[in-house]
Amino acid sequence: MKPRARLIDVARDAGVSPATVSRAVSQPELLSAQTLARVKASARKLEYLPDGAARALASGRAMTIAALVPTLDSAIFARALQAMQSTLSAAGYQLIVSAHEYNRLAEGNGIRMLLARGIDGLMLVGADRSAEISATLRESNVPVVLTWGADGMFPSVGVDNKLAGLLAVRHLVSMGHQRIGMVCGDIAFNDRQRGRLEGVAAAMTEAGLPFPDWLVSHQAMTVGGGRRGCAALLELKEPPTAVVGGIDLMAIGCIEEAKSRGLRTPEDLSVIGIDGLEMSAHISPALTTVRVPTTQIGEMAATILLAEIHKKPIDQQVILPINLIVRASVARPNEAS
Amino acid sequence: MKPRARLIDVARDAGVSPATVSRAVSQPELLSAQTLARVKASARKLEYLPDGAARALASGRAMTIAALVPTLDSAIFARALQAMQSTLSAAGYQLIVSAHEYNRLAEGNGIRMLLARGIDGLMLVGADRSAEISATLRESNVPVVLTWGADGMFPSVGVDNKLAGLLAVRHLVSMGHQRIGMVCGDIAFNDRQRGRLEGVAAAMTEAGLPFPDWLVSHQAMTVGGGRRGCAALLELKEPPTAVVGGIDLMAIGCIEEAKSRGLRTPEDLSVIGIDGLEMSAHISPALTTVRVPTTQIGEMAATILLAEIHKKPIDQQVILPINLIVRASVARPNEAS
DNA sequence: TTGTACGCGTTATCAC
DNA sequence: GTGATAACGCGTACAA
Repeated sequence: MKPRARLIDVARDAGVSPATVSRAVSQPELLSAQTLARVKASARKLEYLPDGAARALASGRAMTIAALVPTLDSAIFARALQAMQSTLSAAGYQLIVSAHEYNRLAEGNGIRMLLARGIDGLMLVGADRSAEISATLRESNVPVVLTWGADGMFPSVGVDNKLAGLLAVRHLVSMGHQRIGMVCGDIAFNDRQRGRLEGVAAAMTEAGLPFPDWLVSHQAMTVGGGRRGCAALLELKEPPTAVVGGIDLMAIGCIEEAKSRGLRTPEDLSVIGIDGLEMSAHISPALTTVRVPTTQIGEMAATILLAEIHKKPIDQQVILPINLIVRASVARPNEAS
Repeated sequence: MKPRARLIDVARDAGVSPATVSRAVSQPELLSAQTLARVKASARKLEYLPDGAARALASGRAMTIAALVPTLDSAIFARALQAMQSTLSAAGYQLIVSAHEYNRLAEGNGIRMLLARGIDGLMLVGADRSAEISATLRESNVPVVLTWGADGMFPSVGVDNKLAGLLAVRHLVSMGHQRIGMVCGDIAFNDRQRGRLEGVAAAMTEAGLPFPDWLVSHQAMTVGGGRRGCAALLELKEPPTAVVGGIDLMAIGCIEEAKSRGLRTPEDLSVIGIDGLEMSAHISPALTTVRVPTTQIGEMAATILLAEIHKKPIDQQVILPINLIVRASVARPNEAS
């Protein structure tokens, strides 16, 4: 219950001024080895810990960066956040996380809360938000980085989601598929899924193949959602011979659903995902997928934010490469369509 | 670039004192409807946002809670954190996350950093830390909650990990298995895995079955680790007929490894996990597992912390129930052992 | 190299 | 119900 030692207590104990103690913490190189040692000794003796709030108030830097993602309960965001956290931590920054559950309004509120709180940087997912929020963001002068998508305004690091869909379908087409379905997440407030869907549609057009609405099933972005979506597609009069999962998790769900219906993958139904989760390589059949460098996105997001904070030059729009990983879940269709 | 409006600016604009504006934000019920309206109007007009650092300094409350977990890149912790975040957010608190990568020293440093930063509460995983850190924690007077494990000192919410291992093996034994192996995570700084391993050993003893060291393979806590561990066990002269995964992810790896070796699960090798991931129900064969209420742990952790902060009475040691979920990955062994 | 003195934006304690 | 004012603990020009 004894009150924490403050900077001034250390100063008294060491027989120096408060300013000197402050320097010992923030700019030790400015002090003589002697005094530095004396101050450090006192600090240790008194178990001195600088007060974060006071530092933030006096310096204007909270040493805190926030990430506002759709949900933490996702292998993708969790991995990116892990990478961010680790990069930030090395630079002495803390990471505040918040989730909006794919709700646009909740994201807006979250942003306002974080801004009020006082943060030195903000990571957001996608670029799908109102002009009003974007304006608020810009006026706040808080460094921002967009991930997985871009809007041309804020610095960003992501991938070409449309290309991802394109690559997936091109692969299926090259294997001879003509009736291709997609199990996709909700696209209302998710420009990543929207982009991937667009890419799928574009690739179908490119191949001169039809791609009617009913070949797309929108579902929750989980294994369960994938199963339901796949079920819906398989119950069509003319079910697809191949299906694209909007994310690997949904693709895995498709494989499971097919299996539960006595269909083999890839013989009876080819499945391809987009993400490249670790586990996708280990399920059976191993999932063919378009790999998105999730960890790198997280690292880069942190790096960009740090650079913005330090007014260093940065690449405004980083587009990371994605690549098709051919494994075992796609084969030629076994019947003419 | 215009500087943010401060409390005093609003006060001037509304023709009231700073104190009144402060009240309008924190205790609106103390103001007359009139002035409250006037102040709110000015605040909106000037786009006033209270400064978090200043509030924290003046009030002593940072409205921030920290969670220090082994890694964010884990379905388990990610889910618990999501639940925490959501509960805290509803109470107006922000969540800072940090990871120590299963490194005891890193955890100690992390704790110190967070304490210095100024937090109103701290969530930790397990109870496996030095007396020194525990003392620091206690002296700091910051509310703490331990998750997944308990140490009798701090409030905690978790499960009986030993019981989890016990339940898993009892099930295997009841199905007739006698040579049972385990693929387990590193136990050096992980009392959850240690507890589960103990439970497994205890159940074997209870059944009068041998459980030599070489029936346990310690591996990374991933699908890949599960595969490697399973491979090691299967290459034994007398391989087990059933294997327990320290976490579901590793159990899934075991199934995959068996499959890749032409062994069927559960006919040739039974596999059981501990965790109860969503995806475990969807893989094939569906994984029999001991379910741990991850989301509930996160919610409870937040609730307990909030109660501690508000000096409300709490349950010191909450042990959540776990239960065996029988699915398709365990069967009777097909050969006498 | 070190000390002085003020400011950071709010909350909280008294008065009125 | 509202106002004045002293903290809160530290950073940082500026001076020495």
